[in-house]
Amino acid sequence: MGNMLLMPELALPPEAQSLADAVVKAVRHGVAAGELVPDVTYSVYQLADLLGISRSPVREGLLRLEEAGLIEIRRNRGFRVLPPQAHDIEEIIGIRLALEPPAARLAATLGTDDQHALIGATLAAMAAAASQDDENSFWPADRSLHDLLLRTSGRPRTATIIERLRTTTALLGPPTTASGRTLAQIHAEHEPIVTAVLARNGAAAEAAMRTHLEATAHLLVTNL
Amino acid sequence: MGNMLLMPELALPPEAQSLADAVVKAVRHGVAAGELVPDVTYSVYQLADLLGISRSPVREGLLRLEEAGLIEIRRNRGFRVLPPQAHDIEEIIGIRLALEPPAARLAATLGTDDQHALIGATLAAMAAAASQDDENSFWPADRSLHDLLLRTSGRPRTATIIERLRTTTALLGPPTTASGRTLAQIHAEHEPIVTAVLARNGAAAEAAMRTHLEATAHLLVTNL
DNA sequence: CCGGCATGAGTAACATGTTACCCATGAGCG
DNA sequence: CGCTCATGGGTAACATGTTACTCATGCCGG
Repeated sequence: MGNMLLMPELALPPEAQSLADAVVKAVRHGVAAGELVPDVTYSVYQLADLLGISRSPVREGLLRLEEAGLIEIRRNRGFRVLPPQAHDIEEIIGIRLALEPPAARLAATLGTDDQHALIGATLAAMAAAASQDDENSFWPADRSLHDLLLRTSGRPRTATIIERLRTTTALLGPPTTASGRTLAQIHAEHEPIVTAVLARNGAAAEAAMRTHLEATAHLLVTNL
Repeated sequence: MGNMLLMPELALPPEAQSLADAVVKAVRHGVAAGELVPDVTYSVYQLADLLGISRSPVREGLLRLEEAGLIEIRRNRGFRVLPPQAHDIEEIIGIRLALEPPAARLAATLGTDDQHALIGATLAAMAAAASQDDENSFWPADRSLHDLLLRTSGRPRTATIIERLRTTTALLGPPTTASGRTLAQIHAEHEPIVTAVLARNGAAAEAAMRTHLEATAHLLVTNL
């Protein structure tokens, strides 16, 4: 039980506002970096020791991760990482295709001018990050843009759902440039969406969002 | 802070398999029964005392409820109940309409015979409960049926999402018979869905599910 | 050689102790 | 009379102690 030989440098991201939050990020990073591998049983004790904090926030973070489907907690045994399967990716894309295009339509028709301005600004931020090939700025902006569109459509719960699903797909390793698109190309896919939204053209916004997601789906599936 | 005058009998449901789980159920029941009201700040200490357990499972349960959007936790202040708004109901129905009909189609086309048999059995359970006007059996069966259809479609994540959303709407008080439909009527709405699924007729299953959800939506909205 | 069973290590779940924080209150000053 | 700010109560968040469970291991009888 619990060989625990490796499991190198797991660090606490200092930007988290609670330790439980930090644990979530640390574990996600650890999985993405291959430091935490599937089929090995870890324990709350180990992780707490490793991170230099107590078991309470570790447990809280793990419970959240379990709900997100990233890990499985086995009573009195420990927890294991459950890597997302190809099948999961397809399901997630399916959900996003069902929810985001209609929301884009609503964002176009019933968003306020202020909200539209914010959406435009976020697209500009994506453009700036893309021009500098700065992934650290680009992906958060991408995420914000989708989130903003969802919230502008008056659907906060949908936004939360999508945000959570995105978290899962992000574990496969960010859909980096290696996936086949440059940052500039991805930015270009978003532009028609935003243009349609700002023009309050609901149908066009919905179609553009669908096109974008389908392109993403194609990449994720082939790139698995 | 925390007048705490009333707040009568909150009991721990014994059928929960962890105390944190029991807390979730107790709070939901308390809200539905009007024992926990919005705009009053409660604390983990109070609730733990009241339930006769320690603060740890209470905290865990509250964190889950916060994630579900039922309560708001204010750091170092306590938590308040956030009752679902009419607007939330509309959003939830919208999500279900986007996700469940396509899933019903898939359940029809690619479910195994075993899965279909289970679905049929669940519908029979609904029928039995309806004939005896037994809400305590009926609603769980209704829930199971929707869940089974989702899982049969090969979409466990979608099933989890819907299950969680249903939990939220259930807080308004179960859509009781008072909502305008008898249990028999609700059962009757499900029958064409199951019939289509068992016949492996995807299009019909999708349409039937859509019809059912639209009827539900109409009731929930007018009955608010 | 094999299958039931005691045993013990390791753990999640729960209980309790501690800390640092937020904010309402009200006294003191302008 | 209004404004600032010290103060203290109450809290979430975190740390640590305790309990009861799960399961692998190995002994023993068949």
